[in-house]
Amino acid sequence: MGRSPCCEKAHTNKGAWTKDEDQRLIDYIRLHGEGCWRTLPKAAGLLRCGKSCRLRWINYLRPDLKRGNFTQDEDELIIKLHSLLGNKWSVIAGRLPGRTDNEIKNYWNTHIKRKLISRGIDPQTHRPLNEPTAVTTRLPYRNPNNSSSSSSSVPTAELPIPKPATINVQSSEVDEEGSGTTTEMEPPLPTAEAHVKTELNLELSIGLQPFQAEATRGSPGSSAESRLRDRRSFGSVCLCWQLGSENSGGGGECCRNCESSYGWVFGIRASALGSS
DNA sequence: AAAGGGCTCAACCGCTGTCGC
DNA sequence: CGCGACAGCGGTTGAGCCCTT
Repeated sequence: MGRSPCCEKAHTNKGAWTKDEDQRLIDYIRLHGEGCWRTLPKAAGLLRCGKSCRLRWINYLRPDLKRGNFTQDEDELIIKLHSLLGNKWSVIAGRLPGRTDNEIKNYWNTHIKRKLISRGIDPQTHRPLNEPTAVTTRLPYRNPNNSSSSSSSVPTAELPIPKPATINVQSSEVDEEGSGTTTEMEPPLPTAEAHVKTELNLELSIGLQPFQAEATRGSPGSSAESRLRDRRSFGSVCLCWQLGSENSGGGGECCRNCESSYGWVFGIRASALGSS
């Protein structure tokens, strides 16, 4: 099953990288930039598969990597993000500058899992270990275009309703990355730099909703990176965050995805717990 | 000092989604 | 529309390090 190997295995090195290989890769990327990983090994004079080069660069050689021990803040942030996103290591890594998905994944498996278990928390569900297994419940579908949810013809998802996750975010500071073209779609997840100011009760309301699957496809000038961003934000799952105070009924705005009419998205509602 | 068991983390593997032809 | 190429993701593996006996 699966795809054929991405490169000629017989003529590629495997295992640990040598200093010489590292230097060749660094030199090449400094000169030509990232991308085109398939042809890179040959062009850089490396007997490695492109995937291996990409991984080595992303996880180890990139100049902006932080490395070193995780701080207590990073620990807590990873736990919170995992409770919201699950094993979406690349998304979690995107919120921790200088950390890679692989690093976070390893750290989760070796440290945080144990830490949570010692606290009596199930690392997968983020619920108390002695709590009975999650009950499967039908979630109501909230159609923004149709206030009568019961009359919706859209099927509801059968998903376990997670206990509302509590997350600390700084409401006044927005992630710099969110200022680009994806501002509207990127959920305002907390960053490592964000200071704790507001305790939010994230009420996850997950419902199947339509979305425009072809929204960004083939848009002129879309780079591979922007396509990836598009995929994350416009893809099969839309994390539509509605942040507001409990007093105001958490009445935020729906994102464009939730208002469009093809495909399915998930919406996440969040309300503040009366910050002071 | 040596053995061996546990732990860590870099690297690999299999798979998916998207794009271009 | 189908297919192959490609980038990227998450799960798994295993070499090497560390700690305990």
